[in-house]
Amino acid sequence: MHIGPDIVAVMVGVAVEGPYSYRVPAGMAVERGSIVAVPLGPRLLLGVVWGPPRDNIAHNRLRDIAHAFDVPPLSEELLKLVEWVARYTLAAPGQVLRGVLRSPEALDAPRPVVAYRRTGHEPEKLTPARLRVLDTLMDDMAWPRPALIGAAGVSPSVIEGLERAGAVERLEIPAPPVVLPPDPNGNPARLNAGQEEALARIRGLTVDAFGVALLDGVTGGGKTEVFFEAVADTLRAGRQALILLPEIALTNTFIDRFTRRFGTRPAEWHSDMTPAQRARVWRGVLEGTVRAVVGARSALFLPFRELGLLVLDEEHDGAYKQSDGFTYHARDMAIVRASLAEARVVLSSATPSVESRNNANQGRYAHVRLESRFAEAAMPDIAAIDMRADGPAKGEWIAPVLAREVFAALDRGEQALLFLNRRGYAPLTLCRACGHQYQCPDCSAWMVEHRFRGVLMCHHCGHETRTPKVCGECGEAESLVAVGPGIERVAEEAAARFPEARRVLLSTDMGSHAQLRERFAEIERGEYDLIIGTQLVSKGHHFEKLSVVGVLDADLGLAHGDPRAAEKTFQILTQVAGRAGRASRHGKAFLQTYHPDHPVMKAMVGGDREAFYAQELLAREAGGMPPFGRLAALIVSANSQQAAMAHARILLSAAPMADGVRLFGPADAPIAMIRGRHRVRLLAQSGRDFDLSGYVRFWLAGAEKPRGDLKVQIDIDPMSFM
DNA sequence: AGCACGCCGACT
DNA sequence: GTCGGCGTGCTC
Repeated sequence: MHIGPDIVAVMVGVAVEGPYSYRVPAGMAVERGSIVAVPLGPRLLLGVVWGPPRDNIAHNRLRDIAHAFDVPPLSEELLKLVEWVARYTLAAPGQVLRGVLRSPEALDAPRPVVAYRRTGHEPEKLTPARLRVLDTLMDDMAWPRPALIGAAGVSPSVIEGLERAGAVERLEIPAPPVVLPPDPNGNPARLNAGQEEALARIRGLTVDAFGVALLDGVTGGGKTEVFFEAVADTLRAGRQALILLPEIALTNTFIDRFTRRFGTRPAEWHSDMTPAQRARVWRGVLEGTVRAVVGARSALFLPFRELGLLVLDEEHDGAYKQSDGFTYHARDMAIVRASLAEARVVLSSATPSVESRNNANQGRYAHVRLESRFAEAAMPDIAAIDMRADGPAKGEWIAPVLAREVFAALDRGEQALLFLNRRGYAPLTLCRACGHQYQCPDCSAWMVEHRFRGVLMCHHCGHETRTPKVCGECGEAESLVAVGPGIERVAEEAAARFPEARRVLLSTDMGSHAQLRERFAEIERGEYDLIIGTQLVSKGHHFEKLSVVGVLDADLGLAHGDPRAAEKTFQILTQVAGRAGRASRHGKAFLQTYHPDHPVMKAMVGGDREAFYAQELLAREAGGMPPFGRLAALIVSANSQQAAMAHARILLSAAPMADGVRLFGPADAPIAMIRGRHRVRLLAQSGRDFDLSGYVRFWLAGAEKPRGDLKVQIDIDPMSFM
């Protein structure tokens, strides 16, 4: 297909406002969606043909498309997604397109595989190594070089010797697909009645039409088996499936489960992959040889052409909202993509986001509850420990009640978990002599002591100094004290209290992904009795022998004036407590709190999540907060607080009047300085049915542009107020 | 995103 | 007097 006459609009992968026009040279055929290389200034860049030219650029300025790649065009649905996301998040479309064209290597012709085959000639010299090679090749098949080396147990030079002797011949065979097609009929799990019913409801969404199901059920209730069957349906219908996970790097177990169900590994997409691996997956997705992908957030922008199902596992997880050059929420954009692709979405969670619960309540999503027969076993008994009355002695962090329960679990030969969502040894270092508090020079944050590494560290910018011996302010020796607990300090206390227990400390500071994976494997094999960890331990792993969980500071997430504080706290407490709910053990979880009467704590202790959602929805509605209202944040930053504040005031005064929009600020952001940049925040709030993104777009278009070191970041639907 | 063009401080 | 600092603006 050829769009005539011979000028087309090409979206280039740079942050420009819109597509540029290019000439299509004679003999080149392109259509909307074609991936091309175009000259821009002195460089050659990747771009995508967007359609007929939009602007009227002088013909003598037009340049030729340099090259059209021999791959299928991007789907109409994906092009529309790029435009939609750019418009909504106020990013340049070219910048969003960069998220699609993430694997330039994928566009090169795939490299053929070098293989060897027997010729039938006997070599003059027949060494044992040569014999092993020829034995391996007895089947007269062409063996890929690495496979042959492995199977025969020889070095490459043996094969080269045989080639020179004419005993084997070298061939080039096309590269095999990056993964084998998953078999929808592989090994389906036997579903229980509740799972069958849940699956039936998901199947009730029309295939080939947009629809969203919220799969809402306790951890361990079997949600994965249910959405795997929805994936199987999609594959049978000849469409592609995408499963998004929040933190794929640490989830071997998920890949293993997929492999068992579908008889082959899924294609993966995440940041730990090499460019070559990415290229093969990206191209396979575009060409349709890859039918199912398990990936992180950015997999949302893979070039599927037949996408039929998107699954978001742990849909409530904050990792879905991040900045990959532009700031987007993968859950919300997944729903946009599905509606453009006429595909189905399954949102899966034990603790759904308040947004998704509301959409389910309103009937916009099918609310598929998975009430497991084992539901009671799946959540432990939860008790609050009132820190005001039953707290630990000064300088300790583990309350006596909790310590007794940990001892009891260890006595029974079971595992216990101590959870504190705070890295390092102590969040604050203070001089007793002069009162000096160690602060990051570039951020408005305390320096966190990491005692094992002997450093003070800023968690916002990574700034580090050796832990001082004398006060840097007054010079007093032996006067510095660690204030408050971090996970390392808890580990220290645990070592003193439970010296017999085999202990392991887990936080992102404790090693590489590979090392952490190894720790988790050791825990699952039962090599530790006492696990001490941060948020890391709350995600996706199940520890068979774990029966007691202690949350040392259940209030931690409630501290900030964040609109989602209660929701986030409820989610993490439920997840952590749920670690103790496995198998037939009498799991118990303890929440150390100064606010045992807080609605979140009451809902946890009462096991009444419905009460939590009901109360939280009421509170959000009363405050006009999402999902009943919309928010957009503008963070103005500069090297000086005055400059940031002055520009924020200019922006505020340029804000158009609009019914139903309320503006707040400017005010210093909760973290007023990061990396030496002062941050001032403006907040816009509107009703649910107002196009707040459009309002901000209009606002900024008419406002003074930031110059010099000023920068304005826009966050539509902010998830936190940092 | 790069890269070139432009106007103000320390040097052969 | 120049070399170069990076702030600003352009690329079909």
